[in-house]
Amino acid sequence: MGKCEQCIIKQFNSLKALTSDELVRISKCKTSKTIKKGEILFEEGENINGVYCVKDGICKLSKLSENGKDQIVKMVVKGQLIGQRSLVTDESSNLQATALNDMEVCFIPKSEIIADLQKNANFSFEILKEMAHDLKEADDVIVNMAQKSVRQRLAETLVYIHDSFGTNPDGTLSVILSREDFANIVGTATESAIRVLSQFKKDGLISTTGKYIKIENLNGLKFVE
Amino acid sequence: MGKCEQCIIKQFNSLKALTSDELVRISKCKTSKTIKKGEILFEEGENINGVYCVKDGICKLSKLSENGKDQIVKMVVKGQLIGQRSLVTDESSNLQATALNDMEVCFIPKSEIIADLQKNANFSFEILKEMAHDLKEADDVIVNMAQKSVRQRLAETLVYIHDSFGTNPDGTLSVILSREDFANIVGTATESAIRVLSQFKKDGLISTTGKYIKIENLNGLKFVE
DNA sequence: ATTTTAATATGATATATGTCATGTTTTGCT
DNA sequence: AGCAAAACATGACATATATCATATTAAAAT
Repeated sequence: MGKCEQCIIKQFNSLKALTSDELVRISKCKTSKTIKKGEILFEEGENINGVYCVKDGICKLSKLSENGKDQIVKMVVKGQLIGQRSLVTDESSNLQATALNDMEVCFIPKSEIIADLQKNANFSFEILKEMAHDLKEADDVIVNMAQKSVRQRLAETLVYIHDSFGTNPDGTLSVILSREDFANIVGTATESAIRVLSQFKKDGLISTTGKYIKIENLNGLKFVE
Repeated sequence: MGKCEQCIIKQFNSLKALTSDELVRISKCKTSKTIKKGEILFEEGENINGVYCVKDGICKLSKLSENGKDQIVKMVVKGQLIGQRSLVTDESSNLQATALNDMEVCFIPKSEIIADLQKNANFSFEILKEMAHDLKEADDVIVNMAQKSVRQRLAETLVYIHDSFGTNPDGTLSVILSREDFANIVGTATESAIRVLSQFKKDGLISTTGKYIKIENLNGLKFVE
């Protein structure tokens, strides 16, 4: 099992603000976990009581709606933390985390890290910054959901995935999602997501090979009406 | 001008975690402001560089969409803080704040309070808690926007206003909104909001006298299909 | 008090999206 | 490799919501 103080992943999240001493201590109590594609890291309503540091892979954070659909609220990739909220409340999780591909994560129990939040102002400031950023992103999602068409939202989702999570050497999006996942990000019926993607294909905005999607006209997607 | 150390409003927000010394210092540099109904506290893109403590009144936080509509993302009432995000980033505001009725606010400059965020762990923990709460609420809004009908969202908005902001002695909702505001909360056309409210009236779920709305059947609204 | 302006209301119609049905392709399994 | 189960695709139709037009009422201005 790797040591936190030597782990480069922490450079991408708030844990970089911890001192070497703090890292050594955390390293001793952290647990590593492998989650296979499709498996659930934690469920809605579960008490997670700690943070997960994503060493590899991607997962979706979703919330079950009353109509039975599983709305995807956020996607988390390598380098990011999950569960910061659990550090400051005793409430159970409002979201479910599901692996979109094979993942490697480290779990740091709340009991071990909560003291650092009190002692290390740099650390809590970093967490604060991350939350502020998430909050701004959430505001943007709300506006998009409220004011844009399914077509526009889906186009933006493709652009977002392209810009945030990158592409494979052949230019296909590195994050592979089912049409149902796309529908659950955009907040539409699976059939509608399928139809819109087909239309994008006909319009030459994207091309597909199986589940692989390649953006052929990034600028076109950005200006979809 | 009142003194922060004696102000009871702070009990309702993170400022309660400041020490008396810190409050005395902040009291000296804070400025009080009166904002009339309809006036703008700050605009999208403005550098606010501080937090507003709402002593009285209510305001809406909104974001302009590309289609020209002004999506309301959150409402803030007496007791709450606005602009916590500005404490942790140098970015300009992503939202506009507009008074829904006459307001009294105190402005505390970032330069004065930023040091307390470093020194007083209780204070930064409180801010962290508030942000975590806002984040959870934002997640819920996203799911509602994505998965519920205009009718359901409008019903929930009425219940939310009732439960969170209360009623006047005669039972009418204490927050007065135009139909356009309702439309901009729910993310729909003004005409649609008007139609749905008219239908609620016909169904006996609400009654109206001018702009005053009274909820006649709270439980009915909660289970609108 | 009267005029002007803004807000509310409602009808008619267009359009986007949801739903249900059915067929095809891909994926996973033994 | 062959079969079963998902995932994807597409048509037909239903429905919610947007848009445009036009009254009506309430609020603001002179």
